[in-house]
Amino acid sequence: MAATIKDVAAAAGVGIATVSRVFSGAGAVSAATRERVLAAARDLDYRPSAVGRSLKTRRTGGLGLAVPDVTDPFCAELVAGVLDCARTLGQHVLLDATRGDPAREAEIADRFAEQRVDGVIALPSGTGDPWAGFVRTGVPLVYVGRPPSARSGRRRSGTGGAASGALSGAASGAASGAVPGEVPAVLADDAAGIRSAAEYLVGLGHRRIGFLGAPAPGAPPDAREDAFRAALAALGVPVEEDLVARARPTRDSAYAAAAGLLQRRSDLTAVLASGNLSGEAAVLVARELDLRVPADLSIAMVDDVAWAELCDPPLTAVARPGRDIGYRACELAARDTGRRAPSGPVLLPTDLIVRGSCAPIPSRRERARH
Amino acid sequence: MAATIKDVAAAAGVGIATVSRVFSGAGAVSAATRERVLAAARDLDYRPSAVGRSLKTRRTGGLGLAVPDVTDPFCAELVAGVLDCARTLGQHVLLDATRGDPAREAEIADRFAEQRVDGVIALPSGTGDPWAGFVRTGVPLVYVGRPPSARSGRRRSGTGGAASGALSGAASGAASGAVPGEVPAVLADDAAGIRSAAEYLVGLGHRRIGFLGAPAPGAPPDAREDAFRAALAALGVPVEEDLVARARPTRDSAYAAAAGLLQRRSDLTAVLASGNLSGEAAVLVARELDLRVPADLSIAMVDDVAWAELCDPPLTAVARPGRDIGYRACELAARDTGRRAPSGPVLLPTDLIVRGSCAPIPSRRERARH
DNA sequence: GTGAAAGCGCTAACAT
DNA sequence: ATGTTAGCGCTTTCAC
Repeated sequence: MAATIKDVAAAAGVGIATVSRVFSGAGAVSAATRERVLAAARDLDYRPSAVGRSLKTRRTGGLGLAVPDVTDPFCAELVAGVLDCARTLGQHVLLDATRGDPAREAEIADRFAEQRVDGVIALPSGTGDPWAGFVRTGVPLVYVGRPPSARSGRRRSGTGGAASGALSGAASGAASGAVPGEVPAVLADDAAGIRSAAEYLVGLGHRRIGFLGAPAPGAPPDAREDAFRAALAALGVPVEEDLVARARPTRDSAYAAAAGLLQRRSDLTAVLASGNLSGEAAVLVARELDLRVPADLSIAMVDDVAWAELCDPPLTAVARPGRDIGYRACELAARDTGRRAPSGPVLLPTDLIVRGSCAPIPSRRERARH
Repeated sequence: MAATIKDVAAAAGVGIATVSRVFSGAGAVSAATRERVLAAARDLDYRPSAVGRSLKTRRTGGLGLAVPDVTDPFCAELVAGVLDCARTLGQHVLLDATRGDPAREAEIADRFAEQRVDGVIALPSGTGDPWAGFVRTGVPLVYVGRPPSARSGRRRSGTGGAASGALSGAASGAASGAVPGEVPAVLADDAAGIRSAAEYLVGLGHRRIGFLGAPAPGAPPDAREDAFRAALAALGVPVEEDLVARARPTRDSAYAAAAGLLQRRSDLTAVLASGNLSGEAAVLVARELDLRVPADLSIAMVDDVAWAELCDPPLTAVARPGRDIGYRACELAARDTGRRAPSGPVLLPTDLIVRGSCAPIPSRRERARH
């Protein structure tokens, strides 16, 4: 259907090599011939086929990008950042959503591998590491958003599986798990972000501060939770165990966790939500419980999403530079295969945006609950 | 670097065709050989190259998706829908952001064409139509989110341009602009959505209702604005010209438009925002102007984003099924090249979500403005 | 400056 | 059931 280089060559009365030269810019072509080729191409509506070229050059010009959920504001910003950068680099991007599901993550990784993307950017779900395979292949891999989980589950998925997908996790026997340290990562400095929020809250006089976390219940406490405990400890504020609530990354789960926390600890004077879903939940639950913000309860959250400012009162939030993270990660993922990546993870600063949702420790008068 | 089909064939002591059969599922292979092949493949960490296969089969398994801004909640939902569907279809998706810029749109279309995507889904910016080229090529094209603009700008971009990009808009001379009607589209029934909101507002007694539109100032009124006028007219409510404000799709522009409208028409009792950016602006400006919602001003908006519920009061909104739109569009874009698409655009229903931001027409007592 | 030819990794006849 | 062969559209020596 579509015209090929041969058609153009024939139409222009030249060899295919000449047509190639005209379009790839390489080599020298006389102005006259170039014009004839261009004209012929125009007539035929010719566009060089990337797949033909890729086969020869071994570069597809594509970058693989996998995030848990494109609908999440942080992820969306990140994607936008990658897109921005990719554009300047002349790369395109294959996007997919992992939903935080390791199985899906593995499928996506496989797909990216098959498609021979030039680089991969992944926001890993934290269980196992379907992405590590790329470092063996020499495909630049960059983690974003969160550090590659230190304690990777190292599950071998169905060694005796069916024909399709039989290769997932293949060859992971001997040369398995690449040293985590050698995979570059671009992250927000979450610990610092959490710390700034904690310090702010403690500075307002709060002592009983709840934490709404994101990882699956039962999972090892994630980095944010650790950071929260560390920050409070450093400030001399004891962290009681039931002050932290964990939820899966869904609205329902976040709501349940928030409701649970706020009800079992009615003495809380503040909560720190570790993500926008938790933040939403906190606001909603507080409203449901007739807690006035910030008079009865101060709320701060990680992720400065658009609605933070629209809330009443506007929500104090820790802004993570999602766009920058995506942009920087893309630069690394698109780097020449030879070049070495930065040794440690790139930590981008967060920013505490103080709005109206936190107040000095409240008088404990009437806290109507239910 | 990566193992090829030949390596595997050699390692397994079989012909390359056999390896191909094992991996493509086609043809019959004895269990014994299959195992040997699989084992060899595993050892070599072999993954069939999509680029080799695509060259032969003339299908890349990729779909092109272009939206103005992945960061916009509606677009994000749409993207998520496409991703969902593509996954079930075994396709991957190339995503890019147009920013509503026709030039960028054209570049993206070119890229998709070069990459030989199997189908294209585009949320067109409305000026010109860089996408029409695909119908000539026989690549399934589907518009989403808004109807392809009837009055296409038909600009020919730099006919005598440099070598690179010289073919943008090429061959558009004779067989140009495909009949718009033959390009399938999946859209929200915006007109009905606007109408439902307008009827709701009028039903509450409102007569002076402002409209916050999205298209560039000076551009022909877009479908939503038309729908707004039509809806009010049908209800016997006159639409004064300066009741509608137009803005570019940016926060600043939306804010300026909202501020302008609310200030010049302090007699407004309600506003209908045509998108989430306008809605944000309306809320912010109302707050700035010390207008109580809904006592002094009722607000309704198109797009039921997450924050609508978090607002105080929660915002009444017209929900558009972004996810479904994406899903349906993907089905159409991935259809076999032969099959005919639906004749008319697919119109998906909207849903008026009544919350607390609209009230019966207010007493006109004290409306403190600046 | 330009053309001929070899091959990139794969699939699909066609043989066997 | 399996191997051989001919391309798919392109880039790239290597001649001329």
